[in-house]
Amino acid sequence: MDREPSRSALKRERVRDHLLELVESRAPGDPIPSERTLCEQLGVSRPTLRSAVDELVTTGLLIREHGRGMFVARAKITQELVPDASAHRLPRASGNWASRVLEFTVVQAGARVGRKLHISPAAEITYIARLRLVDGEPMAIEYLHVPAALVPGLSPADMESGDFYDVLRDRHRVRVHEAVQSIEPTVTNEEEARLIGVPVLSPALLFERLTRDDTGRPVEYVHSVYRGDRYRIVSRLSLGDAPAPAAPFTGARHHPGIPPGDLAGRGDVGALMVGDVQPAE
Amino acid sequence: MDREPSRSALKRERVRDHLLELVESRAPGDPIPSERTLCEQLGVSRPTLRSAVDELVTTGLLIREHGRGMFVARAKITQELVPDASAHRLPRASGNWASRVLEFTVVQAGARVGRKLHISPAAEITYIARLRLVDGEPMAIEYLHVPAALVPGLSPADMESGDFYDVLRDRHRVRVHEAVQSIEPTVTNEEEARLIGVPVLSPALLFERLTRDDTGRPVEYVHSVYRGDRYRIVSRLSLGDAPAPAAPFTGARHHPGIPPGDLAGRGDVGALMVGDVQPAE
DNA sequence: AAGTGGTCTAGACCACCTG
DNA sequence: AGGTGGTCTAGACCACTTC
Repeated sequence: MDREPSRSALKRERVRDHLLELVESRAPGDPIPSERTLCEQLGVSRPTLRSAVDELVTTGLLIREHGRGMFVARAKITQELVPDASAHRLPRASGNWASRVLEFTVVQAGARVGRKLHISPAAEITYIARLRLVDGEPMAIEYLHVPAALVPGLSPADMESGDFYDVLRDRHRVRVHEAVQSIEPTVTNEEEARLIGVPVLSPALLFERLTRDDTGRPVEYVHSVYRGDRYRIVSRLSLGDAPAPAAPFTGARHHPGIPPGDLAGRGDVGALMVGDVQPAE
Repeated sequence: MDREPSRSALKRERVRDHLLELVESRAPGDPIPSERTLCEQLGVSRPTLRSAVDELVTTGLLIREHGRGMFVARAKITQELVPDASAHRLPRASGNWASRVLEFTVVQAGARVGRKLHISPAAEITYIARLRLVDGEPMAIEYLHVPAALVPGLSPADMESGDFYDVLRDRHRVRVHEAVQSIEPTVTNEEEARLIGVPVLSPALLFERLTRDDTGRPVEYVHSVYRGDRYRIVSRLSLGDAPAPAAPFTGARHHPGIPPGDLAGRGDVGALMVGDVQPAE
């Protein structure tokens, strides 16, 4: 892969390559030498060594534990990919989900959210921040914005048990109908990292979703951050040469922005599924 | 959002917040003071300041230009999200795609790829690395692995023009039928950053795809990295209360790992579309 | 107490860009 | 030439963990 092997003038790269060898020669969970030991062995200062370690921690290959040491990470994410995600195993169970409400307030929508929800910036919305947990472990943070007029009497407890859309339908006579959702890669900031328990600047998925009811009225604007080391999206695409007849957004099928040979946007999507990443061991 | 305002004992956080104010009080493209100036103003050392700047650069809010200075980035990605991705504008054009082949060799499959493609690790595969460009600008790197026996006479030129699946069908009588694709967040490593022209450790999307022909035989294993500052996935979900009848993977509809209230995996996907991110200006 | 990672400093040298 | 970002050093102090 590498060209110009002599290009590694940067000490940081040299140190990183040495660390990679250390990681590969050890089993997951094994400790590696301490920072100061490695500094001496490699003849670099501690900040330089730490900078190289930072990269491997962000990539998910190394784990730091304060006062204990550094260890080879259990799950390799970007490096080896997740093994054996064969089709028949896709719809697998993956733990029990729960929610913990972090914030629950009624505030003015403001410019950005007002525009999203097609309401006045001065209109009141119910703002809810909640932590999503799987088997007690934080998986994501979700920030919901719902026009307050739609959900009178909504309580934090409503957001911790059961399905929010069921609450909308049964208690508030709002029937969700469709949603447009975007997904982008991002990295965690300090707050997100603290809440979902990963290092700062870890890879994560940023979801943004606008949900409408059966009259086309926006009822929910959600913005959520999912940790990247435990979460991924799996989709199955049908590629028959005879194109399936029109479905919503079939225009995407010949989307000019879709590169030839790349399935994204080319085939019809049978299902979009989001689930746990099985550990790589 | 922040609790415990006095918790900011870390100089890095204080500096970052100051930088955020600088960014917000300026227009995209505007310069901000130099590193040394900011050090003096804030009373911190340069490594400390640079560490804070690193975070905003990775987040996509600041841009560094060697020898020139630091500037407010044009597109805010994770911070403000992308405005106005309203439904009717989704299937929009987004430039002309092209490919540049970086590597084209026949090698042994090896353990991992052999397992993916269900062939012997000693079997030969055609390995192709290519850069995908939009309007001449690098957008992604794609690593393809195809059993060499399937594509005799395939040339690099075949991979730079037209649709690979068309080549497979017309020249090699291989008809792709379905694919399973996974998407994960990641960050760029040195090589990826250099090739697609973004800083190291920038957010990116990692695609992995296994494509099968109409006999169920694996014909293509692809692993690609898309830059996160120009690429995102948009999907439209139908949420009718009367569930649509069985589609492939409808099992995902009641996937136990899907959090209540979260659309991911709950609704049926009308289309999965991947396209350019429109600039945020 | 001793070792670990977490943070920060003051200063140095280099490469790049603009006058 | 002078300013900019890019890299690196040697050392310090703190917080945490283990013995």
